[in-house]
Amino acid sequence: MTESLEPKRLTAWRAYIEASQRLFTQLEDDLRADSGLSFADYHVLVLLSEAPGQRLRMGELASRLVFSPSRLTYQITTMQRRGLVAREACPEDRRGSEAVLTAAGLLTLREAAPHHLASVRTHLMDDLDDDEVACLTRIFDRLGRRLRAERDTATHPSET
Amino acid sequence: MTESLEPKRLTAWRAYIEASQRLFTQLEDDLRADSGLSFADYHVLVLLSEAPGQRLRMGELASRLVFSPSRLTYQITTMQRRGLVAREACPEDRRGSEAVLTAAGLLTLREAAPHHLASVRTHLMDDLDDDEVACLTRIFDRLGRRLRAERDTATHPSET
DNA sequence: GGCCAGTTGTCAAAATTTGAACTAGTGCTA
DNA sequence: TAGCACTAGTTCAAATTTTGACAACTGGCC
Repeated sequence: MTESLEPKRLTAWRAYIEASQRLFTQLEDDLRADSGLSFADYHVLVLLSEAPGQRLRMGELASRLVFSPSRLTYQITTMQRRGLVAREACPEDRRGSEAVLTAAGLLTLREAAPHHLASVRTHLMDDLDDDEVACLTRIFDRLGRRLRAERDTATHPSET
Repeated sequence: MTESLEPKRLTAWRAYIEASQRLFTQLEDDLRADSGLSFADYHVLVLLSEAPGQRLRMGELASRLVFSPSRLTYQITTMQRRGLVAREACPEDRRGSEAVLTAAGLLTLREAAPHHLASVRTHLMDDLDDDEVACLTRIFDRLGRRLRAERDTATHPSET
């Protein structure tokens, strides 16, 4: 089963995927337990809190989260029901709508973040030395950039 | 929102989580497209193919996949429906059952693996130099080991 | 030899995700 | 400025996935 990936890289791949999967489940469990938020909920709150006017177009959110349109609609609807975000009509384009962070949403994020980040520390970061942190950043920053680019050209196949 | 994670580590964390999430979606899409398998399907096939007798107890599979028991039951049921695995009663413990890899399952894995590994190469590995591969292995091997241990002590809190 | 605490796995119900319409709006072309 | 092709986002029903209560069984312990 090693036909096309040399052994060292296969080992790296397996270690990475297994540990990541464990890490993500662990972090999501922690997040759920002490804030009642899913990973997606949390991510939406972070994106909105950092956006100008604490609001984002649906499409923008969908592409950042890599969610299908209807999945995003559902996601925002549930968050709206819980009072974390509100929907507002978009002024410039009347087809569109925006998700806006509510005061309650911001508060929820402020309460959740320290726990969540502590969880990231204890499960991952505290165990890494500075070189490893640098290496992690280098690898995944580059990877993220490339994957974003690939996805964009897949959507707009022509812009060469 | 940076209270408890120093900036460099926060950056590393964000790069890692975003890129990983994109990578996993991308790989899963590829896998689905050319083999009709989900990540979980593939992982089950790999685990079974490497197990003695190409069979594993449900509980063992569940803990390796970090799946809840009922989630695993569902997973195996769908794979059984597609003929990839079979269920057999466990001889030693009549509560238990085992998942066994079928010939069709093995064949499916043999066909899927090269494509999947190629996908891992193009989306991730080809872009890493040897140092980065080594670093990835070191970080995630250690992390995986630790998370496995944590989970075990969480289940058996007493073995000190 | 019968009881009990702890496991193992299943099943029905709830939550989530998908995908194909559909509504509404935009902005180009003629 | 009417027509038309395209885009934004939602809706709804069906398919998939996950959860949580439950029934079957084990292995000690009286």
